[in-house]
Amino acid sequence: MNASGRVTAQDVALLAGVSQSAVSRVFTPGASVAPATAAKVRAAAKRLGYRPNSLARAMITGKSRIIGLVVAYLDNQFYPVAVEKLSLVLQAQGYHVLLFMAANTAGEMERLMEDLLAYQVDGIITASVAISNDVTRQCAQAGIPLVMFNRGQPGAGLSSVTSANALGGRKVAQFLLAGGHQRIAHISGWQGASTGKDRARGLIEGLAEAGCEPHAVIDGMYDRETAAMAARHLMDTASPPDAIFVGNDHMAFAVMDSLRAIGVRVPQDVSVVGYDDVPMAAWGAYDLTTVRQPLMRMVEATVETLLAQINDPERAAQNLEIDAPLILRGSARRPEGGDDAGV
Amino acid sequence: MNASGRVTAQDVALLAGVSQSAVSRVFTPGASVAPATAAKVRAAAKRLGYRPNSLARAMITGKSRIIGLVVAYLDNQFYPVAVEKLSLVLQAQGYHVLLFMAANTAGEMERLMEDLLAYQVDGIITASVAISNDVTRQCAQAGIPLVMFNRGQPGAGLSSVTSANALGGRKVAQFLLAGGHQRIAHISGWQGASTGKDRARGLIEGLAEAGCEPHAVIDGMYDRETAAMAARHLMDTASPPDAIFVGNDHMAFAVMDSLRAIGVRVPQDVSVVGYDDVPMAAWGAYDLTTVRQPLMRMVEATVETLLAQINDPERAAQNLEIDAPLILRGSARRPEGGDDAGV
DNA sequence: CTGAAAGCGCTAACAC
DNA sequence: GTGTTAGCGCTTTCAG
Repeated sequence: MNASGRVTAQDVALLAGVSQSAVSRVFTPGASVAPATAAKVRAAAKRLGYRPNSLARAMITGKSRIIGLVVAYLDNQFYPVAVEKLSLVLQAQGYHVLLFMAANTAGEMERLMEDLLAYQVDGIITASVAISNDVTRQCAQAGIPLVMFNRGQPGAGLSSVTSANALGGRKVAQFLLAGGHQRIAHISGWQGASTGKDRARGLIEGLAEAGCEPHAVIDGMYDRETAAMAARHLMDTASPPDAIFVGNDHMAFAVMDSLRAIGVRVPQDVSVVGYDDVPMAAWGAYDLTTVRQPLMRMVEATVETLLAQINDPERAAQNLEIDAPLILRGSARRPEGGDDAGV
Repeated sequence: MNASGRVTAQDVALLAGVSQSAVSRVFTPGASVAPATAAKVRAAAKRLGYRPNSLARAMITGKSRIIGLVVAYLDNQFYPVAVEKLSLVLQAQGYHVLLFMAANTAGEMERLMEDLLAYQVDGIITASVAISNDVTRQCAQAGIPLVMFNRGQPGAGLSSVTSANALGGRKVAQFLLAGGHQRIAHISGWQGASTGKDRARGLIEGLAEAGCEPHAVIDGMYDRETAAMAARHLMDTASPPDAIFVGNDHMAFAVMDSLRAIGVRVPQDVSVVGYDDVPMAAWGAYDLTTVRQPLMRMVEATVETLLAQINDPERAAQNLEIDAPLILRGSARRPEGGDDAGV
């Protein structure tokens, strides 16, 4: 045992009466050791409380088994749950998660890349974070695979996993139209993000197919306060909307709160539809009709894509879109005689 | 540059025409280098895109600057926000967070300790996780400081940071009594956790001081469904409570949902008080009167305690309790003519 | 102030 | 199978 109280393979080797490499082999999955040797070593290791030093191993192998997970904000419930699932799936695969909280700006991301690279992460997952071209270049140069979760970046040459956002928006359009809504407004997700843009585009295209146009489109910036203000603003006109599609659940809750605060009934006066289907959407207070992002499938696809790229650096980037069903609840009037199940 | 495309200090040294140790010194905060040398080295480093390898540095120094953060579940909003703040504060101090999601069981924690130790973390923060004696022994043996966030463990000899839970419960008792409530029930936090026990004890003691007893106490297990069932159960008797103190906000939301679902009005028929003051408590749909855990102060205290222990291994464990004010909102009837502000 | 040399704890050839 | 040997990329004495 060295000065710091840490037990080394050497200590175990001494006690077990074998070489230090023998000890290493016992703790290296695919190595060949005589059962008897392994037993001796394990016994000695147990007695000493030995544990291989992952950092030392990482230096040699060039694989740290650490994944950098970069997240912007955790107040939208979708992300904590995503972080939880991503961690769990990664842990199950023997990886570990180095967590980075980032402001959603290119400069901040830049700064984080320094640390990410310094810790020799095997791969990076970004959740709802903007990636500058500089960053992608740095990653490519360092040969570190990166997958964007819930954010696309057309033309960046980076892998991404999202739900089928445009299609989701289209489903909402069709559903609201079928429900007899005439004035469908959209408080959109941030138009600087692919998710916000795609959902808005889907809605608009869906309406257009029926010869309609959105009653109004306001950028809610994925921010509660902005969305609430937008809702008040929409209702404060001569012809208020009879339905509002909100760019994500997080904002939809704020919209419902602010509608109720001014005496507007949901869904009798205005139907509200969200996007994400976070757990809270099912709670009694909101009972929100929303487009479900299939979290586990997205998480699994993200991890799969990342690990595939780690194991085969030549692998091309891929952009996956996962189908997102509409979940019918009580916040939006449904088509008469319509199906009760999700679309 | 070695085969893997990684740039080493050696490469920089060559290009700068200095020794490798000179390069090291340039990137080691407290080392003495001639300005001219430093300039040459930095230029070369920049040109090559060099970044010191934290893992190699960690091996030498015995300090990884990694903190293991162990969290149980992220569905109670209190924890994601805590994780966010903890990460931010730790990042600001030059530390990095290795995130572990754990089932809240001793066995699981055991398994995680393996990984924690293997990665040579400098310290550990657990958020609402039960720690077995085995684990504390392992930590002590490995000399790794550990601070429990939002969980106490009397007699474990471990540091912890919590809010003043018992006092919080007492405040609720006094507030509800002052509001004229006669039958005060408690759907408690999990009685296997210090937080749940202390808040319940505080309430009961607070009532006792006024010569009262709780109308009923049911363990809500920090679980939405359990809490909702408890609420329905409480109301389904000849003399239902006129106030319910719920062990945390997460359960309180479920309680309010289930009360409303059976036509019970909050606060006209029953007052509801929570604990935590998660962001959602302020949202219109719940407008929950609750005891605020001062998150930032708890986070800062946690990080401070941990870093103090890292820097001075001899330092004794400390158990901090941070005062938690009662925040008055609309879910509970207030004392007549009472103060509008928090207590 | 700077370079040479000795490792941190481990894995990966390489002989035996 | 197993021990020996050579490093992974870096920090840190130790001379100069």
